[in-house]
Amino acid sequence: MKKTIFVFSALIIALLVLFQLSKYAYLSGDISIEITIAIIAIAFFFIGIYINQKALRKKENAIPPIDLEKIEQLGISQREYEVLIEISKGLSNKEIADTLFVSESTIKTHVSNLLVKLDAKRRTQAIQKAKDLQILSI
Amino acid sequence: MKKTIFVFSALIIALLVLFQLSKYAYLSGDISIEITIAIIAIAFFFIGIYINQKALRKKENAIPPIDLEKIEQLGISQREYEVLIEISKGLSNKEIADTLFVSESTIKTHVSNLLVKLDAKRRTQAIQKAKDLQILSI
DNA sequence: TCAAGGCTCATACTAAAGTACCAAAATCAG
DNA sequence: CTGATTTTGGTACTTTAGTATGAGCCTTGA
Repeated sequence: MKKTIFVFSALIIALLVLFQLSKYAYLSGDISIEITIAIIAIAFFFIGIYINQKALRKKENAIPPIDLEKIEQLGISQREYEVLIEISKGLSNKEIADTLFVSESTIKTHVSNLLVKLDAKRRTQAIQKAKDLQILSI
Repeated sequence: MKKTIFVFSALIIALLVLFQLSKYAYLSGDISIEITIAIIAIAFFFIGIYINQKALRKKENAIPPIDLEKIEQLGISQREYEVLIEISKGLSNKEIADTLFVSESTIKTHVSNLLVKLDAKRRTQAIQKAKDLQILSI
């Protein structure tokens, strides 16, 4: 919101400056009014593009909105979520156990709980559901 | 490319129209030059935003570029690719067999071949690799 | 302090997944 | 037509995955 105010202030100032410049240029007879107007038009055309570009860039950066609330709603714990991430990377239970420094039994327990909470029959289905629920970055 | 030419033609015409209008308005003394310039500036500001908006909309629509060439390069056959898609949906071999109307043995063969071609040890890893290779819509 | 939930681990199974090898149709390009 | 793939399917095994159950340890809120 602050930036919006700033941008509009800058625009107004630019406009005022242009007024003075154009008036001076026109009155002094250096350039014709057509050229003055053309320059202003082109300038503001590109200013519009620039502003829009910046605004859209923010939206694009907001691509991965992981739904933390949904994770809570499903009752998925911190550790279970870590396991879920490793599953989505394509790791086996043994490999996950090694990366998280626990036994394979532990991972099996977590996976089993995850499948119940995500209402999935297999880990592949869990991946799909998790992505649909936006608790995994696509 | 055609649209680009059209858009620029329209812009030039708009500019010319504005010239005449502004000249007339100014010379007839109806409105001051400041207001004329301000209107032009604002108009072109929004034109810039509009043009940019349209250009970016096209890019966004180009999100899912499945790399058909890569599928060929990897030697993945039509049927194998169908199986890959079903795998990514989270289906079991038996379920895939049912949806494709073949036996589970056939699916196992396809999966085994896929794992070799995708250089994966598990189906979950195959999903990941396939998405990285852009042969599956994220 | 005490119950509750989360994390850990184990055992014992059952069920899928995956490998290896083989082989018969079907399809397709030369 | 013929050789090369592709698709299909089977058998026999090994390896992961997943379930069920029980239990000890830790942290935390009431």
